[in-house]
Amino acid sequence: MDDTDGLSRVQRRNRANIMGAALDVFSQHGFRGATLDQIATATSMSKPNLIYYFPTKEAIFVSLLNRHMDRWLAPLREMDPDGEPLDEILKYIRAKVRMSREMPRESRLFANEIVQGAPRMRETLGDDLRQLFDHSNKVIGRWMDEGRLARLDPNHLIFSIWATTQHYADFDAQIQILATGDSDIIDSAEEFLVTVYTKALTP
Amino acid sequence: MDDTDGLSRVQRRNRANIMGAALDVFSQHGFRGATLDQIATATSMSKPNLIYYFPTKEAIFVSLLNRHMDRWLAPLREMDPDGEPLDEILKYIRAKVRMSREMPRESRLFANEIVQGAPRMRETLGDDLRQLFDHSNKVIGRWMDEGRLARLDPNHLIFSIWATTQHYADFDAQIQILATGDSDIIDSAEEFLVTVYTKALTP
DNA sequence: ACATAATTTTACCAGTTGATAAAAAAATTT
DNA sequence: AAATTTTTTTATCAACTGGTAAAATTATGT
Repeated sequence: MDDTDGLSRVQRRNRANIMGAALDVFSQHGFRGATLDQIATATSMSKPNLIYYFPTKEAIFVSLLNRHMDRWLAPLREMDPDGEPLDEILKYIRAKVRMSREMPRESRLFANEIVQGAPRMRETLGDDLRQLFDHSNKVIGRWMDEGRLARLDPNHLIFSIWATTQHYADFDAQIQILATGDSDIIDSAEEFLVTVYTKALTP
Repeated sequence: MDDTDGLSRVQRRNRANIMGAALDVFSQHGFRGATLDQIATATSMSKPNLIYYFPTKEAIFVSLLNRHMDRWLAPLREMDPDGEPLDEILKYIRAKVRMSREMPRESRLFANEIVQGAPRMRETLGDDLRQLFDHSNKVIGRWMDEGRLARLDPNHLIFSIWATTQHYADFDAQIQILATGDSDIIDSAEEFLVTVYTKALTP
């Protein structure tokens, strides 16, 4: 063994390999639709070898969900209560839009799970996310109370930001069919959303 | 036999029964995650009896998708090029928000399919939806050209409306965990979205 | 070099799943 | 009511799937 987790270098490389392939497979087919055989093929490993590194198929899936939850929450965590309100929110929106470009598979993995009722991440949602959501709500509410942002329901504001930004990753199949002309859809989306939310939030 | 489709009354009742149960099952588990046994149990029918009314599991699923596509498109079809632009768009938004309340299972069925790359409805999307989308884009673009709406990218405007309205059905599991206080989340969502889009679109 | 531990492969299994065949039962027609 | 058609059930299957057992292989420490 070698360091931090009590995992050797090989172990960490193999686990990372598996999670990389599993991200591909799970994000494309969902938990039930994905098979260990697909992940095994994608990793050039045998199926039992997968199970040597993760106890079950579900363990791989949950590992991915948990890892993504941290990254997913990061931009909201970085929202500064002492910053300029509109800037902070626009910064958050830009970060989320870029997440759709840079980690679309993770976004779809997450979307797959939530659409089906989040049966494998109820706890995680209830804990980490819930807390940060409540806190962010209060920060935004305060900004509105101070007259530094137009008054809107902070809950729905956050929901709408999630919806509009993740849409470009989660519903990519639809967008690819419809918005054939746009060369960089994510860039124009960012511009669009910044404009809309600036108008909506300027007091 | 009895009428229009060359299907007897019993046939239509049974097919409707199956599709009702299948909507429940497919919207909850996705295509791959759903089983014929679940649908059979839900309909109090035997599995082979299902296959007597639909040739395959996929045929049931595709039937549901196609049926929903019509209902899904209806509100956009009703947008009147000769109406008052902002009213027409707000009317559309209200209709879509209500679809999230009134047919959340259909919305999730659809979401499940698109998130996984829409493998079973590429054609439908490319045909019906594409055409209506292009048309609506032009209508909205014209309104903006005439100075009756603020200038925004019509593509992204439509995407954002889809995203924000369907979010309440598709990500309901998340919303239920987070927005525990709100007694009628759909009502307040409608109010929020009308406010935001009014600000964004008023010239 | 040898012993030990870690990793990988091969062979396999039990449960599930979509679908079929054929017979039984119900409904409809004549 | 007999004949025919439609509907439903029973029995069954082959393919797939997540997971296990145990042997074979490779790496590591001494």
